[in-house]
Amino acid sequence: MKKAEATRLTILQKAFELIYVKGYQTTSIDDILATTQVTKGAFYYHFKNKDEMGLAIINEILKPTMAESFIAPLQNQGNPLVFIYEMMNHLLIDNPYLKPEFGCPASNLTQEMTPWNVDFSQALNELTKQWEETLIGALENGKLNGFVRNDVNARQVTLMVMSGYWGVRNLGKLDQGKESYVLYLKELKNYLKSLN
Amino acid sequence: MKKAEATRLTILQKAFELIYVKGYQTTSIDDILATTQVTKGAFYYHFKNKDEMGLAIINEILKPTMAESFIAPLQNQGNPLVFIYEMMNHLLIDNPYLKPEFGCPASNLTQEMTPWNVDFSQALNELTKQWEETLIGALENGKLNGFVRNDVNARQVTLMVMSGYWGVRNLGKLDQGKESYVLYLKELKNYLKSLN
DNA sequence: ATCAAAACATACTAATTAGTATGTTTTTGA
DNA sequence: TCAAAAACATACTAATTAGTATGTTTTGAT
Repeated sequence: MKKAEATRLTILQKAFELIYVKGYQTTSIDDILATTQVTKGAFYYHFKNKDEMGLAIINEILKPTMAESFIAPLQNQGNPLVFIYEMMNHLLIDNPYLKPEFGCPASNLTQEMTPWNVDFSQALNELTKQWEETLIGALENGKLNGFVRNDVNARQVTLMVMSGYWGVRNLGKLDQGKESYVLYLKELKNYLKSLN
Repeated sequence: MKKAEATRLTILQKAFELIYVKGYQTTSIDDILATTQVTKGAFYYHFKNKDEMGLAIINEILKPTMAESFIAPLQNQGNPLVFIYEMMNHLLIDNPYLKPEFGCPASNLTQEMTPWNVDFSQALNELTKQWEETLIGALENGKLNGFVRNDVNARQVTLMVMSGYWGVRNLGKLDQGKESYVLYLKELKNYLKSLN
């Protein structure tokens, strides 16, 4: 990789971590410069302004990461109800990068930036729609293969699952550890069981 | 009411609205002064600093409002599954003060202030615990009265319901209207039906 | 090797922010 | 009524912020 590209990527990655922990508005450019050891001149060479960097984070960091975590596990054949549960369990319990006290990066950004920042709103909307359609597809597939009852509304179930995830990620910020996650997952299992 | 008390209350109410719409950090004290027509001297006579005002908003505006919206409807006897659905329907569809594009005040504040602001975290935790315990109580009552299956775990269901609400309030910020709310409510009804 | 463009570095600016200092006016209790 | 306290008003400060102006250094193609 070219050196300049490496600089740009460092900025995106470190800024993403800072924003995940502190929030977008409260992460200053000086914060980012301090942790990356990049100078202001370099920063503004790579990005027109802070928002352009923020959008690059969504499109070049968040989107691929989510595609890997949320989309890939559902492309397999097999019982989508099982895959959905395992995906959630992995995200909430196993994933070492997502800490309960900091919530979910995409959910945090959505809460902070919508509806005022139109560009962020649109980018985040694409992100969630991508996840939504994948879940719906997996559930429809599950209906065809007999894993899911035929009267189940895939879009409704998807919204229930996604809402539950974002919600428990936010509720979980209030307690010390993963208690809320554990309780949520147990009930998610019951709910998913009721769909076949 | 004393004039001074009225000034204080005006600040709390208008600031609450501004914070709901714009967020806590991005609502400046000058914003609040401009919309309330209160001067800086008056503001700092009533509040030591911005955070003290924020905490007063939680304890004196949010808490009573939530007690009215979330707690009261569940104190009745009768089928808690029905009451929960109607509460959600009322909050998401009927309530004229809560706009999809601005989400849920308590959820927004939780996302923005935790874990860094300890005082806010604690106040918001009390708020949600209050709601949680009320929901659990209503469900346990429903079990005793035969409205809810006995093998249902009230705390788990409560977490599912609360997570779903906060989650869909955040997801809903991304679309124009209440489509997500409608879909969520339909599936919530199915889910609640599976509990009796 | 050279030179132009790319990449980076440093010092500055203008706006915004929470909070303070120091007043004046209004209310209240004896 | 009248003084003291409560309530409010205004001007200021110091820090932080995103962004700019103006450089120097590095890179890569010829």
